[in-house]
Amino acid sequence: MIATVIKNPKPKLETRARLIEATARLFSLHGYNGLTLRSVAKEAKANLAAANYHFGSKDALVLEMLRERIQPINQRRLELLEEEKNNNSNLPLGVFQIFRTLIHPIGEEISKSANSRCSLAQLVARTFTEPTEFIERMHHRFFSQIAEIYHRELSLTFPNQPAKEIYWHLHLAVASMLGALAQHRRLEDFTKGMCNENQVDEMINRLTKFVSHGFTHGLRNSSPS
Amino acid sequence: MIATVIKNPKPKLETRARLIEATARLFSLHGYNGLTLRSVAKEAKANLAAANYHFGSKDALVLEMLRERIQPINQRRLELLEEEKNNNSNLPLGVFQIFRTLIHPIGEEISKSANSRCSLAQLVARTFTEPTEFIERMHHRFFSQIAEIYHRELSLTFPNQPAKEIYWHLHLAVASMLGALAQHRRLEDFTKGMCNENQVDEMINRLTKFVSHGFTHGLRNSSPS
DNA sequence: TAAGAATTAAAACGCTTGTTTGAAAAAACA
DNA sequence: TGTTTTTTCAAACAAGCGTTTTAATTCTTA
Repeated sequence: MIATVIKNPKPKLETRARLIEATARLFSLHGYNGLTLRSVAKEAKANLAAANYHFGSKDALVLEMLRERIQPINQRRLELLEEEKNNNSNLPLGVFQIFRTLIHPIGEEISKSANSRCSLAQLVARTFTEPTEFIERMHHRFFSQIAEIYHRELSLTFPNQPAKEIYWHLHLAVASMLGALAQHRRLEDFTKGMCNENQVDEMINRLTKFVSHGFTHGLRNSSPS
Repeated sequence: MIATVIKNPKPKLETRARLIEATARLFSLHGYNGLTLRSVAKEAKANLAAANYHFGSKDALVLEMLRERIQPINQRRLELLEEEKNNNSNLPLGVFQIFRTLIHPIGEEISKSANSRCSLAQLVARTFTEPTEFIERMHHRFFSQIAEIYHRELSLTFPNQPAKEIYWHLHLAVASMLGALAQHRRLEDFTKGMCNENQVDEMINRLTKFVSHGFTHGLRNSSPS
C-alpha cells in the first residue's frame, strides 16, 4: 500500500473517486455513524474492501472526503477577500462586503452540486454538529484559521470595538450561516411551499444581508456600516 | 405492560427517570447513533433490559426524553408571548419583544440545567441536525406549530410585508438561534478563551439583539422596529 | 508477450448493537 | 399473611459493523 503511493504517482482514480462521492452523499444524508462502509460500497458499486484498501479506514475515508469538499471553499473565500481588498485600495471593507466573501463561495458550490444528488449545504452543516470526536477536531482545524482571518478583517472595519465584541458577533454570524445551511432543506416544509429551497441565490443573498445587519446593529456602538 | 399503565397510576418512577436523564445526557453528547442502550443502562445504574421494559424500544425512549425536555420550553414561549401581548394592550409587539419570548425560555432552561451534567443547549441543537429520520419528524412536529404562531405575530408587526418575506426571515432567525446554540460549546475555543461559554445570559441577550436586527433590516422595506 | 505490481473480489473474523427470554426479586394488595 | 403484579436481572439471540485475509483479476511496463 505504501508502495502504491510512492511508486505510482497516477493510480487509477475511478473507484477512489466513486467512493469519495458515495461517502459525501451518504454522510450528508445520515451523518458519520449512519454511514456504513457497506452502504458506501453499494452506492459506489465497489467492493466492501475497497474503502479500506484505498483509504486505510473508515475515518480516513471520511476525513479525506471532507478535506476535498471543504478546502476549495475556504480557498475561494480567501481569494475573494483579497480581491475585495485590492478593489478597495486596501481601505477597510464594509461588513456586507466581508460577509459576502464568507458566504458566497459556499453558495457557488451548492449551486454547482445542485444537479448531483448530494447537497453540499447539508454536508457542510453536518460537520459542525457531528458528535464524532475526530470530525469535531477536523472542523476546528478547518474553521479556526478562517475565523482568525475574518476577525482581523472585521477589526479593521470596526476599529473602536474590543476584540471580544467582534468575536461574539462573528460567532453569531457564523452560527447563523451554518444554521441556515443546515436547515435549508426544511425551508420548504416550514413555509408550506412558499419558499423554494432550490433558490440558492436568493438564500445566499438574504443570508448575507441578515448576517451583516445582525452583526452591525448588534454591536454596542456600531460605528461604520 | 399495558396493565402497568392502566392499573397502576403511580408506578415506581425512579428507574424510569434515571433512564430519561441518562438518555438526555448521552444524546446531547453523542447524538442518536452514538447513544447505546448499554451506555444508558450503565449511566443510569440500571439493567440493560430496563429501557426496553419501560419504553418498549430505543426509539421510544429517545422520543419520550425529547418530549419531556422540549415541550416545557415551547409552552413557556407561548406563555411569555401572551404576557407580552396583554402588557401591550393587544397592540402589535416589537420585533425584539417577539424574539425575546422565543429565545429567553430556552436560556432559562439552559441556566437551570447548567449545574446538571447535561447541556440542554447541546441537546436542543442536536435534534435539529440529527440525521435519524424519526427524530427529524419529531423536530418538525414540535417546531412547525411554534413557527406558525410566530409568523402570525410578526405579520401583525409588519403588516406591509408579504407572508413569504416574513417566512424567509423567520427561517433565518430560527436557524441563527439553533446554530448559535449548537455552536455554543465551541465558543470558548473559537475565541481563545475570550468569550466564556458559561455566560448564558450574555449569549441569550446578544442573540436576541442579533436576530431582531437581522430580521428587521433584512426585510425589503422594514417599516416599524 | 511475460513478469510484476496494483486492484478487485469473496469470505471470514471479532466485536457491538437492539431486542427477547425466563427466572428471580421486590412491591402491592387483599 | 399469601398471592399476584410489577420490576429487576443475567444470559442469550440474530443482525450489522469495521477490518483482515487470501486468492483472483486487471493493469503496467520492460
